[in-house]
Amino acid sequence: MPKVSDDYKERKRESLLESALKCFGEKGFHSTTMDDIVAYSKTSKGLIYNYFKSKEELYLELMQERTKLTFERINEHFKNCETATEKMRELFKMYREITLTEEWRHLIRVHMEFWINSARHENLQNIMLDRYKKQYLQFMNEIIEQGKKSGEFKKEIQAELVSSIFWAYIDGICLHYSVVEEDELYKQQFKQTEEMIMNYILTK
Amino acid sequence: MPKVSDDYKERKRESLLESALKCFGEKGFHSTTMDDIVAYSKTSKGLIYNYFKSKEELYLELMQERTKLTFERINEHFKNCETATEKMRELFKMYREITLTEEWRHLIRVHMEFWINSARHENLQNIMLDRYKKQYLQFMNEIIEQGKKSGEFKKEIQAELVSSIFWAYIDGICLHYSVVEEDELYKQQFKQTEEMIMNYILTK
Amino acid sequence: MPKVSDDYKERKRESLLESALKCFGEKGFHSTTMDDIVAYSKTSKGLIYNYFKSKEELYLELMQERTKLTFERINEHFKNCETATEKMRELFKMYREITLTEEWRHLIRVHMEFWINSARHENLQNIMLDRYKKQYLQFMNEIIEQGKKSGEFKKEIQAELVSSIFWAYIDGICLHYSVVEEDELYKQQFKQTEEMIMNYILTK
Amino acid sequence: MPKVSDDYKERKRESLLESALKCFGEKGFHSTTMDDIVAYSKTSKGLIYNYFKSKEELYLELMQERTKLTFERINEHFKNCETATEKMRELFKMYREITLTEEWRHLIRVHMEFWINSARHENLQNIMLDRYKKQYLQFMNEIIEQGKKSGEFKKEIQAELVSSIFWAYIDGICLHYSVVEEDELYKQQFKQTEEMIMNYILTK
DNA sequence: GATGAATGAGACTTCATTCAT
DNA sequence: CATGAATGAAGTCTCATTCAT
Repeated sequence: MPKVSDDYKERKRESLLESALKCFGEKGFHSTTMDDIVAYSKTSKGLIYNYFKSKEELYLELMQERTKLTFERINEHFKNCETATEKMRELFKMYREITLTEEWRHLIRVHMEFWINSARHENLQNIMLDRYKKQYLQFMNEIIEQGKKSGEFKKEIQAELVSSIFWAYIDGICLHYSVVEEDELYKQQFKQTEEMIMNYILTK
Repeated sequence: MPKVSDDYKERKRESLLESALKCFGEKGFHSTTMDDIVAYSKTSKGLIYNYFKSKEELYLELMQERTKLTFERINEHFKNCETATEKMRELFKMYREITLTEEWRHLIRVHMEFWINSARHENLQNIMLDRYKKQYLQFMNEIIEQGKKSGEFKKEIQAELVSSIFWAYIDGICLHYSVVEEDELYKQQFKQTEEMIMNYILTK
Repeated sequence: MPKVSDDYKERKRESLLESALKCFGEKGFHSTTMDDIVAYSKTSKGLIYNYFKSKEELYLELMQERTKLTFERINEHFKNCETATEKMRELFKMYREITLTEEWRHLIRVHMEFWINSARHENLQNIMLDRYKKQYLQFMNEIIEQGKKSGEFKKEIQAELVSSIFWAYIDGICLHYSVVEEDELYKQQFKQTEEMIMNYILTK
Repeated sequence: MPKVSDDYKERKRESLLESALKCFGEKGFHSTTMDDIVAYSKTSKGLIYNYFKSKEELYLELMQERTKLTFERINEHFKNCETATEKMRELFKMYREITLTEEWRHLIRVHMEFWINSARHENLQNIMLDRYKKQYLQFMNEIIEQGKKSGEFKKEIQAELVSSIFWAYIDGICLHYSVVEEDELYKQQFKQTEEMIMNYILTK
């Protein structure tokens, strides 16, 4: 666990995680070797084991970091959002405005791969489900409930259902466009998804 | 004599593919060893190489087989469907009625994993994209166009956009429920997705 | 051992040996698989084991056959040779007139490879040395002795020494030109070797 | 620290090459396994791949090393030789005085085997031919030309022809005595070869 | 702390040989 | 007899992890 007391160590750790992400993005978790990460991060094989006790753990910590960053980024964007509607619109906007770079595609694949891998290891699965429910779903739930309370959203919608629909669509679209390279279609699809969902939840 | 009927060989091949699917489903492609497949299929290590020249090729042929089966199954269900609306409804019904067994989850993971892996190997990516566009998108396109022609669906909708939305949502939902074990939510989510999409395309 | 009684079997055996020779020539003994030979001879894997009980044995029998053929060929050429000098000259002529085809190079390599391999297996080594001494050396010895007796060759030369020099030079040159593709140099070298050796043994 | 001196690594490399040579000598290239080499060199299976990226490459580098050593040894012997005649005599002496140990026989077989194997792989063949022509032939050519210039050797002899004859005879004799265990005959044969060749080139 | 040489289990693949048909 | 599917031992090579310096 990062000790902020030692700034140097923390920066080293970040740098290792970043290198790992880069490598996993390019070759996938299994095909990435510790040597790849070492080469990319310009450190030594031994050092990496001072920070993470195994490749598995490095993977897990990386993904935890990424989730944290995702929400930090979202919250950053939410600074000027008050209403639930504003938040929803801003969220869609964030995704809609993504440019489909090779780097982005790599990132998505790492996430998706992790999601699938996690399903195969009981301990990982629990971590993942917990994260999904406590963070992703919960996050969206709160927005929905806020919207329901304020009268922006229909009273009769089930927050949980909408939340899970939201993330499923997001992931479905990202999954597709992590392979398909069609920027324009991606944007239209997101626009359409936004309309469908907003239409479904807004009180007229 | 071991000069054996084509039928016998075909059945052997199927059995190997099935074993591979089982193993890939349980442990993922990379973590599955040829020994796993051999053990599962109760043959010998050498034999598998009489049928497939590498683990890679086995993987590819397996996925090709699965795609073929998917469409065979869909077409089977479509036997009594005339109108585009019937077809769309039937398609949703097929997915909606799936029971989320462990086996199904394995299957989905294999598909998703393949989709992601394929993105990392140029030759596989071409095969995948081709399959996606020529089969999945094309298949849906035809239904949409039929519906537009017959007046069932709105004239102004873009077939291609709807098709890609359709498959993205399907994949997104399947991806989620290949990890999340909540049958009820899955069904509701599918119902809702059906409404949204049908609402979007139906005239009136 | 070939039973001439069954002509068919004998021809089959020859065909297998020939195929083996072809394959060994192209890829070398170790890199040639039984499948290669089977493919080349258009028979079946099982059949080959009816004729030779192992790859080793096939190899050995092939080389035995080749030695036999070599001497048959030499004797064929010797039909009209009476004197020792004529025989020596004819022998040199045979080698000198060889055209350095790819096929010839293959053949030489097989022989050389066998010679080296044999040194590494006691039983083979005995067979090889026996063959070398009883056939190659003995053959040359007899010519030399004939020449000495008839006064063609110097009385003081040691037949055994000349014989072993003769075959060493032959093998050395063949070895080189099984790799080096220079027809002209080969011929000159043989001419020169002939002169040196004849000069050494002829009585003026 | 295992960050180790270049010298250490070089010695390790030499030791691996030496082990490989020993094993190739005993069993031949194809029959030698990496495990054999590892066992002989008392290291671990993985380590060898830190130094050579494949068995093939190890082989090639070994042979390159050996050629280098051969010429270093020859040049060592040449320190006190001025005239072309002295050099030729010294060269013959070197070969003549070799004692036909089992080790020497192994060494020769490795060289001969490599020569033959190389003929079967285009890239190796080019390396071999280049080495043969640029080093072996060239080396001898220079001596001959020196001798012609100084008047020791006949003006009319073709340096290239003599050179290739020289090496062919050397190789032929070595090849034979890598199998035939007759020290005495070997020496006589070399003596005789020396006389023949010197007789051929010396200006009386 | 940092380094990277060393380890060795285990992966994929090949192939001589067998044997049921 | 002939066939070629089946076998499995054994080969090459990889790579996460350790540890002496």
